[in-house]
Amino acid sequence: MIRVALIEDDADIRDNLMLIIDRAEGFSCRQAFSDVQEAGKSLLNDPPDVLLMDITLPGKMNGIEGVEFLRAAGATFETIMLTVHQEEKLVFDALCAGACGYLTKNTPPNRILDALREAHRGGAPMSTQIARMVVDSFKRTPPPALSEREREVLAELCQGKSYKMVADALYISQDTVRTHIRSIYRKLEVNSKSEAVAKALKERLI
Amino acid sequence: MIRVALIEDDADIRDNLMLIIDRAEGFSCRQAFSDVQEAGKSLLNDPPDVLLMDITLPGKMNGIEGVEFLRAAGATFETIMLTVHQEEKLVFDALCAGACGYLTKNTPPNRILDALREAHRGGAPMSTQIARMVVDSFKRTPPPALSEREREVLAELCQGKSYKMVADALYISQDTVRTHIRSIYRKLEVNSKSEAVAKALKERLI
DNA sequence: GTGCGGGTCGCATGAACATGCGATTCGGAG
DNA sequence: CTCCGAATCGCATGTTCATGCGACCCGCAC
Repeated sequence: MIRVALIEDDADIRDNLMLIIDRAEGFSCRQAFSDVQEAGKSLLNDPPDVLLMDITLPGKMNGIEGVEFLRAAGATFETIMLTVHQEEKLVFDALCAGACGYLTKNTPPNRILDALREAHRGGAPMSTQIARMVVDSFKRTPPPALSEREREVLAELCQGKSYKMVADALYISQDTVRTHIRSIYRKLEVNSKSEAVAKALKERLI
Repeated sequence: MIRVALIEDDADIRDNLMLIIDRAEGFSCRQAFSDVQEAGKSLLNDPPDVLLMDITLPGKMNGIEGVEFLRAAGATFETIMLTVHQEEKLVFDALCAGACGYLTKNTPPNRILDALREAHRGGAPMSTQIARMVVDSFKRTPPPALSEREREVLAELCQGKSYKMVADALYISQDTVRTHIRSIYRKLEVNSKSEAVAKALKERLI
């Protein structure tokens, strides 16, 4: 039996979802709230297995802040965001905050039940466009023509190392490190260590 | 009709997959290879809709290098990795290289067909554990207690800016930037700009 | 009201870094 | 063969940064 809780401000949608889930085989849904504050204590005292939460909520906390808050307060249940929004930023913010799944509101009821099951057994349910968005965020841009050695040096820099530490790690002199870094700066079109590190990490060049 | 190609070195598995896919309603599978070199020309001349590729391949290129190579050569079809390996590093390397999906070899035939359909309509098919791995990689660690202003400064540093540029951007003096950065270093337990940037970007503190 | 942390600013010193101009060796492309 | 890029090293100069030691104001908690 998978125990589900809801946080959704639209009473119609909330009641509807509650009914659908509670009547489904293998599910129970006895907790439904319209905002995170109200939900907090109840969810922490009697934690569900999975929480289904809207992203746009009234009150001080939206859904994303909500996940963050609940997790900080010790919640260990899985949270799935359920929303009309498909903007990349919201998706990534939600996942960063700790949501394990992300569904759009046009998801048919049986898909929602599938998602609840999947979240409960440790998966990460999301609609196909969202999944693609997430996967695409990993895609590396065309290799920026750094030489093997330069990539090694850059990787060391991304560990936060100084010239001296890089030199020691690669068994070369600081002057050689300097030379490599010069080339890296030219190729990446930057002119400081932290700028290079920032670019390397953001564009996954390492 | 979804045209599928295979790259898989085990002849039994390859032939078996080819049969399963080619006989399935709505699919054709007429291209199957045992290594990337061999496959390259054929796949570029007569591109399939989806490529299903093993990750451990004989020859110079493994599956991950293979995706990279094919994409660099102009391939635009979707690639799904099919493998026994579930190590995080391989999964992320594959997605970074440009694979859109990732299945483990114990995936039953009908799930493979689902995955092919999903990839074809722009999704990102992967097994549940993999999806969770991917989603978890986004999770932010507990906010390390940086103040609002410190986060702002850190964010500027992550743009690769110098003290002076940060000062200008935030309308404060360089000395104040210095003070904030001092606090940031203390809280993040680092002692250089690039180390702070590296930590901030890796742990998604911004 | 006495702290304490955040935010603002200042100065001074030594270390780390950026950059310019060298050099040698080696392998591969033309 | 000759040129070029990659990799190694050196030196010198000026800039940026790290850090230590101050200061003041504010709001909030105790």
